[in-house]
Amino acid sequence: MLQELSEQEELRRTKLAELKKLGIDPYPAEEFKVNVTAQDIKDNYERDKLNYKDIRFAGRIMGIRDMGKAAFAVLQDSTSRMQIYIRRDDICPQEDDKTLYDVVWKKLIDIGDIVGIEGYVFTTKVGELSIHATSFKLLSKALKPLPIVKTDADGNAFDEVTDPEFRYRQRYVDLIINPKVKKTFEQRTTIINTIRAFLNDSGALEVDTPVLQSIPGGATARPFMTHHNALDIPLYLRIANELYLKRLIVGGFDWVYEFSRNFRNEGMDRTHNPEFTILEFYVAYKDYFWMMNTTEKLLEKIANDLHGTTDVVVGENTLSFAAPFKRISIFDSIKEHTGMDVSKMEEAGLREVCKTLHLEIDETMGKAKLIDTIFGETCEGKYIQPTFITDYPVEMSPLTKKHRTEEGLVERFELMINGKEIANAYSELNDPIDQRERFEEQIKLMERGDDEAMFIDYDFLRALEYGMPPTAGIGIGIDRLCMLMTNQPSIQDVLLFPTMRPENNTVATEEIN
RNA sequence: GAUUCUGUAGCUCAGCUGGUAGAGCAAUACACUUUUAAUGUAUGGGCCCUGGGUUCGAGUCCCAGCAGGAUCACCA
Repeated sequence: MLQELSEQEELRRTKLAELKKLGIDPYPAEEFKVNVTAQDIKDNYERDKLNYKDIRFAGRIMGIRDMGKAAFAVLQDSTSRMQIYIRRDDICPQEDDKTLYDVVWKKLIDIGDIVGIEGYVFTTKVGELSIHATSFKLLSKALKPLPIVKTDADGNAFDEVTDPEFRYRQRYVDLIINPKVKKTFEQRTTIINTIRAFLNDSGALEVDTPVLQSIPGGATARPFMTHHNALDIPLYLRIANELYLKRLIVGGFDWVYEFSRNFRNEGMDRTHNPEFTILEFYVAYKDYFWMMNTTEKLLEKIANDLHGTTDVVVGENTLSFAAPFKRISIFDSIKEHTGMDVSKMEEAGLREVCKTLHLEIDETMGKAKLIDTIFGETCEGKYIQPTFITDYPVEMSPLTKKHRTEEGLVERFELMINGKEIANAYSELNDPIDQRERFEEQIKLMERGDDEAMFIDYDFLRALEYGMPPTAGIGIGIDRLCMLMTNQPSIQDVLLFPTMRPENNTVATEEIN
């Protein structure tokens, strides 16, 4: 990567050389023992001042206010920011040599550098909690200038870096300069930890299943394809892990779960990234009613653990995650929003309805897809508060058990929140003969031109033939859940490194040649 | 994939109906030993995304490309 250096970058390299000339290692190897964090000081100093008389603190310099023979600087560690006060006569007690302050601190240290200090905590005249530094040590020299975002007393940010390309490509900088971004990702981890604790406390077993699959099953999507050289076979990155988790239920685990990184070779937008995370869990001897109850409890707990309340503000709306959530069947929902009862209709009737509603349809669409289109266009966006949509037509759910009383339906629900699908769950189909027929239906759909139909996994059928207990299963979109819980409008803001087209100047063509 | 908007200093942005670049922050120099968007004075810093075209002359107009955003389509 060959690139012209800017004026400021040239200058910092010069400073680096001068530091070395003074015998200062700009990248020292030895441990710098830290005994306090910024947040610790803020939380506990007033209560227990004696503990902050002899502290060692390290962080990145985010700002310097030079006052001549003394200076204030703002240091940022992993927890927060803390002002430090540094005086020439403390740093350089001997009368004849003020190099360390006048040259090293004032000339050779920049915003963005990482330093460690020793000192004591005090409060300034104007009341700001600070560390009075008695010594400092350079721990890492920054060669690129950091874009500085200044914030006033009211929290207004000035010159905030908002360019999405800059923020996503150089997330490390985004995290340094935008504290809110860091908070979002801490919240994401809190959400995942809450889910994991909830499941583990319930006796669930976390498992790992293959990411590389020879049959990309369990969902309908275009997979990423790769090739295994030693076996000389094509392999696919998984689009779902459902069929593997069900094999484990056959194997005798009663409750398994996995945070599954899935890969789908499809479009990207505000709610889609080529790789994304779905939590799936499967529980033996349960049905989809039990799963609705459990899902409500889980989401209520996530909101509470994260915000201390079940009310979560998302954009213009305040969502209530207090259980129970509203439940309505897909046919009742369509009736409610269009006034039409499509529950008894055949394909021709559904096509008429679509025409009346001015919905775009084509010849390859079967009964299920038509119903899905009607629901998607007229109902889905209306469900702002968490709502379970239940009892889907059998044709659009090839892995779901037939409804216990309703002909032509399956025991399935989707959880809609803020107009988007967040979770999808079934009473799992465990009848191996029925499952085989459903797969064969999918083949027919494929032949009709539906490029989204499922592949058949014969080993999965074999597993079912050994007997799978009645099971309830669910998939919850973790990225979308995080978007809701952290009030982020784009999936890229809840993924640390969202997929992007590579920058051409960072591709190592020199190495390839 | 389609439509549309954006791309100017390290960062945030100005730049009119075409006349060879501006501000704030950051940087450099000097002053200042409790400041806080520190302050004051001075200074430096630009393949104006890339390549074509129109024109005496293009940051500005036209075409193509690259990158990103938004909307739509597909999908979770």
